[in-house]
Amino acid sequence: MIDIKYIIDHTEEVKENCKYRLANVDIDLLISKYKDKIELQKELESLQAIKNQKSKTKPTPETIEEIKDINKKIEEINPKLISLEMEVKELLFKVPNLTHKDVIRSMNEDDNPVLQIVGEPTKFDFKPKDHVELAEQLDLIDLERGAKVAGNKFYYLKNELALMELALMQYALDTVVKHGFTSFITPDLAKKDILESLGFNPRGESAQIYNIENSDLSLIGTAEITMGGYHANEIIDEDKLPLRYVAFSHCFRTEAGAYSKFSKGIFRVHQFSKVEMFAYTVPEDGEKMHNEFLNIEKEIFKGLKLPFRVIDHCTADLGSPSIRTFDLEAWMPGKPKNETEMGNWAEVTSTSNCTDYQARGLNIKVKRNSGEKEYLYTLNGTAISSARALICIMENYQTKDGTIIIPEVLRKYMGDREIIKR
RNA sequence: GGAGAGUUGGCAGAGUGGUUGAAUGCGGCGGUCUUGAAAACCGUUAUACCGAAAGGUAUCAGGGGUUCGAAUCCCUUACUCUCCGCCA
Repeated sequence: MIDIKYIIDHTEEVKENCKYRLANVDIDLLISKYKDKIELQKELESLQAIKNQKSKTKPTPETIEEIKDINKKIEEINPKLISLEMEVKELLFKVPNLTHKDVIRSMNEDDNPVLQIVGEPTKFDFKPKDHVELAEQLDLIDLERGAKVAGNKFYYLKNELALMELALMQYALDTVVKHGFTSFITPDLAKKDILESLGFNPRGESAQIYNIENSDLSLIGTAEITMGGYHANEIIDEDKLPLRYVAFSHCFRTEAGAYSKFSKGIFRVHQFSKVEMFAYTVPEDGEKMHNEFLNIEKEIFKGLKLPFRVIDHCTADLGSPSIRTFDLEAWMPGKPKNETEMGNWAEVTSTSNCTDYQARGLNIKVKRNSGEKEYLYTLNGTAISSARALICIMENYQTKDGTIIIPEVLRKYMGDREIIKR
């Protein structure tokens, strides 16, 4: 969340920002509710002050009656205050983070600028297949039985593809750890209030999150949740920052909606594996870390020798906690570009600078060497995400005779296999 | 899953109904002493919110209750520990 005081002092700026980020929040209502809350709180506190004063020592029967009267008033005010607090919190959670100055202000999600293209779309001297067809011929994915056992959009990986998923995870983990990150395997579930503090709304209308019945737990959609929650309610010495973490987890997303030809096979699924980078920094180092994340993501995809481009989310396409988000979009020869043409760029990684938005919710501060405390910055970025990376490899590395070459960097994790064939 | 014990300030650890936001020790910070350091001694040392300030309110794991008054009594949830059971 952002600072309510900032909203009060910069109301117009915040409203403008909400508009470009397509966030539908009534800022005026938020401010007036907040002011009501403060007034009520003052009223309550002054009653409590009187009460505390009167009951400091053994009271006379008359004072006991007076205190009982005060208690009645307190009991009238209290529920009102609680409901106001909840309304304020609810509205505040809806206010997106501010926006980085270099981000394109646009209300159209398709206005994401392309910053860089690395490599070029793979060319074939035959008609390339999509990953669904390749998987079928090579017996690598079982979608039907995934659906039978767990439902639509679940899948079994088989044979070399099962090995390749783990190889990708290890490759990404190894690469990131070389940059001095601490490695983690995190819980795949997290408590509701952790999700909320990070800007995810587990029970909201557009929630992409599985909730566990009869508990306050949800399946995580990303290890960003567990790594952000890791230091919740902590104060971290300035000297210990930045903290660079890299975490393996499974990710679960409800992904409501039907398949289309644009999201075939395992492109959009309910469960996948991911290696995620997460950092805590002092505010002045946030942007530097964001670039570091982006560079590592590029390094990983360059290592896999996959063509990709870098895009910069415009305001309309920015997630609520982020001030700026870069995506890597890799080339997928089997992904339709439009009704007739094949081959398209598709999102494979995403890295965001969330400034103090998540830290405020999670109550994580940095203690400066001067003794001052302030909210620190959090950043996250995908190192590798299983399903999409697998699609990319299958489709880009396919050969004329229907086999798939295994990327060199993965071979050592796959028993030195070089090719997938039947 | 069963039985029991616990959760207090940065840490350790007192405190079982009334100036206790909380003794004491350690640690931290400032000072005295010293050429410097150590030791010793003196002082200081939680957080959030409201307020211009004085000050006020809340917080002794979370929530609820009893009471004029709760760190202290009751209920409940979470977590930790011990023993038993089960298990990869």
